Amino acid sequence: MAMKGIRTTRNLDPSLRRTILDKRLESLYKKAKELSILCDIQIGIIVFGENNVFTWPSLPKARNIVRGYLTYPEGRRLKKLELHETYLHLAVNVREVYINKIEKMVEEMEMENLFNQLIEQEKKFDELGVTEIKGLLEFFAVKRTKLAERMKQLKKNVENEVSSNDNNDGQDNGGYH
Amino acid sequence: MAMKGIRTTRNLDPSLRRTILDKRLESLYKKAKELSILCDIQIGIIVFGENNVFTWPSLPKARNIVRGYLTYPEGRRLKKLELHETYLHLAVNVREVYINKIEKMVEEMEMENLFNQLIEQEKKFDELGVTEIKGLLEFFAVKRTKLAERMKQLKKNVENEVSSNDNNDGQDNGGYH
DNA sequence: ATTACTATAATTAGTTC
DNA sequence: CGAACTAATTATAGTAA
Repeated sequence: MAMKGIRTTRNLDPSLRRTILDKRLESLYKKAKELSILCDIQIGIIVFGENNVFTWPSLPKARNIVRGYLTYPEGRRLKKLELHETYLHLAVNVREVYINKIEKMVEEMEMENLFNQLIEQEKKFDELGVTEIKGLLEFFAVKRTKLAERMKQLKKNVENEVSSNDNNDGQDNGGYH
Repeated sequence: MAMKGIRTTRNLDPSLRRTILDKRLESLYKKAKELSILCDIQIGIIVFGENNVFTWPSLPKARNIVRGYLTYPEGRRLKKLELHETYLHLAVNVREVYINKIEKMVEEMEMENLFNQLIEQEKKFDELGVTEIKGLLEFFAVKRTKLAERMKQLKKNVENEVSSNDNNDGQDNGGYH
């Protein structure tokens, strides 16, 4: 294809750039919607721009998409036992940071509520303000670093649980659904 | 506007539908890429179709997008104290579901690792298989229901912490950064 | 700043090879 | 199958109101 007719960034003043962006974005949404109807698929488009645009035209259908995928439980037990053992063998004292964790948890809860609104109540992304968008992005990004702390937290509790029932290793229970 | 020339689902056999989808999707990606260069923005496109396509052409730049937003720490403390108090006043016994929580946590950890790869190592979404895509979608969706449980979990620990220092309510410490 | 128009350019469904 | 072609449709930058 080789992008023959692409008009790269020229002498675009912000006003003209904004005009072009609006017109082309409208066309892009139109094409996406058209294609989603024609081929019976779901298409979402996200735009991060100078004005913090964040658009997902087909979001109202996102709930159904996600829930549809949730009906397929396959392929989620790859490294379960391995990680399980790693978890149980950790021995790090994290008691002194409980309060700090709660502070962060509460922050996260705000974004969780927002995400919940988006999924459950079909709130439009277009209705979100810049602050909410930033928070939501962080909500997703911060997941990368939070789980390790939480596993340390849970680990200590499990060790207590195990020590009070030390004839039970607590690993091969059938409680997994 | 009114979608004048839209070609809605006609007598499309799956083969033709697939052909049309490929051609149009290629055009859609091309337009999105062109526009992202022209207007200096980031555009992501997600397609959920019969073959579980999941494409985000501009993902390699997603890392920079997310991190850029993370430099703006404003507007994340809206309901903090309110939720904090709610948290501290919960009194639910969740000791008996620790092991079950760990099972779920480990599952989540797999998706966390995958998400980590995507963000940190710029793994292409195009390289993901269907199983990984499903898992990743669940990873996002499942956040809606997991935090409540975790807060109960943490709450109990905090209560222990507070009861050992009952002249300190543990709420207005300055440990928040 | 938006709207309408338009000449030019790009997309695309159908078709052929 | 896929790849090249093409007539008809659609997108779009510029322009003007």
